[in-house]
Amino acid sequence: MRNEDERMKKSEGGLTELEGAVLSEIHHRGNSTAFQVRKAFQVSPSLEWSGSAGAVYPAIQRLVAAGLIDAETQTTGRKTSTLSLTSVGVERLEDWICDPVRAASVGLDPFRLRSGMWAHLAPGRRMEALRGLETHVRAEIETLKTYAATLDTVERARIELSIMLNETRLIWLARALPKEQVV
Amino acid sequence: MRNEDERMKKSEGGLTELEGAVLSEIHHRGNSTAFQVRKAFQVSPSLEWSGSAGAVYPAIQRLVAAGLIDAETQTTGRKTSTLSLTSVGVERLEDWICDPVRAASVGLDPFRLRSGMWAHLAPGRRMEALRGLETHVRAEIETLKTYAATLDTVERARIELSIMLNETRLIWLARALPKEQVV
DNA sequence: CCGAACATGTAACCTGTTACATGATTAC
DNA sequence: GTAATCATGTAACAGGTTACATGTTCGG
Repeated sequence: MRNEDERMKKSEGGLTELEGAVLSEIHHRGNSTAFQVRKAFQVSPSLEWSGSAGAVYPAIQRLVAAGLIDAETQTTGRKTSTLSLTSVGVERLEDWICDPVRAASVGLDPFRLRSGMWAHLAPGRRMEALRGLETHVRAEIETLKTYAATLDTVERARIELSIMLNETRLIWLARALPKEQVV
Repeated sequence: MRNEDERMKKSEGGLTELEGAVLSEIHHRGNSTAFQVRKAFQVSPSLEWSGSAGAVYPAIQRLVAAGLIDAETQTTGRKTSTLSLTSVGVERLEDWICDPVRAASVGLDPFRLRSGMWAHLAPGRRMEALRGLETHVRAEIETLKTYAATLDTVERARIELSIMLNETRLIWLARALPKEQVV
């Protein structure tokens, strides 16, 4: 019974977050080479991966080996492979996208992790920290807004949610800051 | 020059998110043994780590070796070490807490990552997915609210922000769902 | 021709997860 | 006495980061 469960899990071949993101970059955003996928990760302020070669290339190799990506090696010009999803790849991507348990989980948020700790700082340092945060969060929102201007829908949705997250943080900070602070 | 930078970075000894969380569990939440710290991670719905032994014990060993944690081995009864932060440990923890760049970064959010992808699904599946998400997010909010009742301030702040995050998600979902959906 | 950007990949390292191993204590 | 919980730890594995290695193409 237990073995069966584990085999199920294995054969299910659950995609990692990075693998799902890679498939989406190829399928939804028209990044048809490994290099382009990598650049997309490096450029995006809302994706959390650095787009390291040591992560992206092996991930694509895994997905090709699993039959989710079709790599057509270019014979003319630069040595590149044009990537596209196989039908199985599209299925797996959609399953990954639609998994509500994964999608609705809270994720990893450095702000949230620290949120309860600021109260334990000495008043002076706490003020300093919260003010610095407010500045940073506001700056982040501005950066995201200017960046959002010329984007496709996939990345725009992410930026939009990043902005909303930061606005939520501002609301929380406004509550955390005592009245004197609000000049 | 380059070497100097790297030495600086090394000697600075930047804490990982897990290490910072471990220090906080000991210093702010009174978890004085490795086992208690581990349990705290396992129980919390807002901390993203599983509290695996293979992560927590080595992390504590590293922090002891770095002189940030003082481990006093119990001689009577069970073989446990009572953990506490050294003065250096407190300093490092506070530096980690107050780093605005780290604290204000967006983090890793499975919902945000997928947000732009749902629009690429066939209408039927999209509806299904968004409705499923709404259900899951609402359920998550309820779970968090009941959990929040009897907690110390550190964990309560995190739960509060988790709830706010999920409410933001609901607002985003309401926008994404077409009118017909809103019965 | 030379530097920047294109393009791919590997090796060493770090850290988290899973699964296992070990043993003490407590409640029934 | 035996099952559950307390309590600590390690080994194998997986996946991401950094740094390095290699070669191409294009603009000035």
